Amino acid sequence: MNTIKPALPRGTRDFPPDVMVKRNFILNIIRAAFEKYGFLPLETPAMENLSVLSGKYGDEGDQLLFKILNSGDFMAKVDNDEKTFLDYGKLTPQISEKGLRYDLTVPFARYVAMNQHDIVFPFKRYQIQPVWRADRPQKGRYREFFQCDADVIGTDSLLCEAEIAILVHEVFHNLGLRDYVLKVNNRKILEGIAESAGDKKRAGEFFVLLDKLDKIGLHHLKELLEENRFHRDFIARIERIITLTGDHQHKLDFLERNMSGSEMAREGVGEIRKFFEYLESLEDGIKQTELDISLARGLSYYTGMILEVKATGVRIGSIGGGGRYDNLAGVFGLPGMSGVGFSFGIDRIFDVMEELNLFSDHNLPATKILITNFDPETEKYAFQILSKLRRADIRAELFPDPVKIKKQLNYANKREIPFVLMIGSEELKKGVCSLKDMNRGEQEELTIDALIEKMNRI
RNA sequence: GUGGAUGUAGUUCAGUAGGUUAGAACGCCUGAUUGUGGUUCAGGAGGUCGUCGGUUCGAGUCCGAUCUUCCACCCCA
Repeated sequence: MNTIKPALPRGTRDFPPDVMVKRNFILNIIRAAFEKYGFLPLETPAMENLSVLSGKYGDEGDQLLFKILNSGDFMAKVDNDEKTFLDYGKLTPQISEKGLRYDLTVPFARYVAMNQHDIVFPFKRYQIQPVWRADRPQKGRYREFFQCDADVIGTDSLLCEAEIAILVHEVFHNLGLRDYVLKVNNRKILEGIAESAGDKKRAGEFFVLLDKLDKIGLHHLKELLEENRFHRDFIARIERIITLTGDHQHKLDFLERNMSGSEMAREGVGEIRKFFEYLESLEDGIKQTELDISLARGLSYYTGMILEVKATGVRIGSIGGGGRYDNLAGVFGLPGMSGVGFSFGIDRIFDVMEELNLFSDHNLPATKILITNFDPETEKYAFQILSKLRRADIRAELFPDPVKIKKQLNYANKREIPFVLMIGSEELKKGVCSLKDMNRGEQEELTIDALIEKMNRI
């Protein structure tokens, strides 16, 4: 038989024990925060019908969907004509009807639409599951990664946005990750700007370009806008707005004075005002939260407030983001259901924390005591002691094979097990056990009860 | 999807202008120590040089394709 070279599909990873300990640390903090804020757990299948996924993420998104080949004789029903075989677009729907989920929000919308009569609204759910994108991997960019989503659907109250902002701060505080900024903006302002410039239809295109400001700088952004045939007046207007400095009050005042012509923009300004009012009503509420009028976010379904967390001082994309979408479940036959949500990117949070060395003391779950295995005669006695230790809630294990003691002690060393219990024929005869302290190198003879008492004391 | 870089023992890396049996460190295994580890000493195992093909008397080294990882673009968590 040929051996197969073990390998992973591109962009996917194993998570070894030491990594899992750290990932679980992050996950537990996020999950605890979600539950504290009243979100309920939900899971959906890894795969969805392509009809659910397609067309929700733009043309780019459709390309990045992993499609699942129909099972069985997938060629049986394919049109028997050459055009079908040569055209990817024609062939694909005939051989694939399912795909791996691309995010958690669309499956959530599907779930809400399907179960609308049983759900109590407003519905707050959290969901922590992997998603898949057929992207080209880089650092901080994987083809399989986890999203940790929390969404509220069935209310348009800005309290939800404010709560999300507070939740975000709580999570990063608990993680010990301080170098970040929560940027917020409102799509209505951006649309108002586009509208007032007479380019309302091109708003989406404008968002995508504007989102690059961070990366390419103002100068290149202006060039790009020009190349894309946006009016010179429009560009000048944009420049004035996105180069505004000062706090959110200052920026909002400016917008209000200059955007009064646009009902849309005024609404957006009002929403941001209210959002900040909520935060300001709390002590320390607006720390690390800033209004960034150039924040656009790519996803096409956002309609109101948008939020994004950027790690500062580490070269990596955003580590979380979200926003309000007015009509997400509409395509599934449930119109007028407004929702707002946020997603933590745990894989990137992990990378950032690793890079900033914030995982100093996260040890593997440690066994406290290892019982050596001398020979088949003492094995049963050892097995009974093992059971007693565990009944006393002491983390213990018995070495499964009667190999050399040197080897067993070595195992304890490598696993960083602090105590080893020697149980050989002498101990068996006396009905005791010898406890070795691996750090001090000392050894003492104890009764089982004395051992349990000692272990519980340590 | 487009362009660029990369790939040698388990790991990190050497490998000189194509030229015998591809090296080091760490790790691993065995022994010194047949019921006592972490140190030390002695010995040992482990490589189809990412994969496939080509040039050559001869390829780890040159060429092509392909895959992985990384970087830029696109997009995004």
